[in-house]
Amino acid sequence: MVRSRGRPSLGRQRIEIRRIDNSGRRQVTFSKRRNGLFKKASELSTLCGASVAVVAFSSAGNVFAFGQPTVDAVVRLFDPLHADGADPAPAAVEDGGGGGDDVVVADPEELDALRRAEEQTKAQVAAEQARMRDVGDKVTQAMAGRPLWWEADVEALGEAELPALERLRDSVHRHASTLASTATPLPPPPEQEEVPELDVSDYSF
Amino acid sequence: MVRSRGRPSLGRQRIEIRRIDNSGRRQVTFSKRRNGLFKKASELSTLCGASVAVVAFSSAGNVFAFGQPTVDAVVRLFDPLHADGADPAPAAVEDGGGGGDDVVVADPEELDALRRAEEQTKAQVAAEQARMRDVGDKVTQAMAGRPLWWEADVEALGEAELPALERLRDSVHRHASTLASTATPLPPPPEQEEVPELDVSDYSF
DNA sequence: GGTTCTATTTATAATAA
DNA sequence: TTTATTATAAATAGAAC
Repeated sequence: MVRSRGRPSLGRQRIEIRRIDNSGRRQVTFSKRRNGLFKKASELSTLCGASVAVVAFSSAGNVFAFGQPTVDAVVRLFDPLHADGADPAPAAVEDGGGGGDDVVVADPEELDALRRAEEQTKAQVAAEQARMRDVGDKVTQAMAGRPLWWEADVEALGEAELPALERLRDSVHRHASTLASTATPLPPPPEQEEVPELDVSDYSF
Repeated sequence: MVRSRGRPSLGRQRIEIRRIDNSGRRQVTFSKRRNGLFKKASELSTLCGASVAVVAFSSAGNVFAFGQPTVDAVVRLFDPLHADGADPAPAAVEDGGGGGDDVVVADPEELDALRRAEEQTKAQVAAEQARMRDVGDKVTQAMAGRPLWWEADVEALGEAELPALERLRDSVHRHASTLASTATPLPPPPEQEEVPELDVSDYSF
């Protein structure tokens, strides 16, 4: 009748890295790979103590993002010029080609590699500019905000709090994982439930 | 007398997703996983016709990035408010000036998607800001009736707090580990000289 | 938009250059 | 800091909800 015997699935099949024509399949793939990408970004951040930001627009126009510590923070460090009132000093990068001739590269995989290589180069340049400018100063100003409880100085705590810390750690770990895998499609209009008379005015985000 | 017989390698080993202490290993891992992350981003972009941007700062202060069509274009769509007044062609394919050698050849369909997404994004950004203000409320509620900050109801927090939660998680994890192994005097000073650079993790919302 | 279930394809941890 | 090897741990294409 059905497949009481045969393999329940052919398993993962190899695919070519080129636009998926089938709309449905493309959507499913985007969903799966987007999660995978965010997970990888999160792991890179945790494992190597790196700051990472990822922003992805689906062809349908939805936006998803991941940031450690936040997309904004990383992006501003990457390109402080876009931060308010900075002078727009164009990068003095040399254009390797004749500036107009289209490139006809062989295989797409190589093209991707080129794209990645190029971005890395541009990143280095941006970093250089950022360094030449006093980024540290801007960061200092940017973080002039109020300290939040979760930013507490954990290092200052002692052994007595260890049990609680471990519980919190596990709790946070589980929750963070959940949130991470759930991705962050920019929220549809958040339905604001009324909050008691709590003075939130002290939290300026 | 070496290992003419034994397996030449134990093969990939499973690891915990937490900061890698060994400086050398951490660096190697960063290098490998960064490439993996960019490759994944590139594939997602190609396979699903999505616009993706990834920016990563190593703990050593180096910057790396990948963008399709460019980090700039994606970032601006994500947060148009940071882009100063004018709105140059969203996914401009070329920057003959000193912008660098762009090999990007965006297809019209994608450009169209980007334009459509922009409008949608503008509206979402407003919602996003509102949500950020809401973070303060959530935290306050999560702490309701809790004498100690670390007893806060983590489960009640949402995606907006994810970045901070992850930082806290890592911080707690490291500290808890330290306390747990403080049975012995003091381990020899770790040979890892951290970056004297600015600490991005101190960023606040 | 998401999720679950296999069978495979990939990504990589360890190591050594 | 990037790359090559090798043996495994992970990610994920397909199909069906």
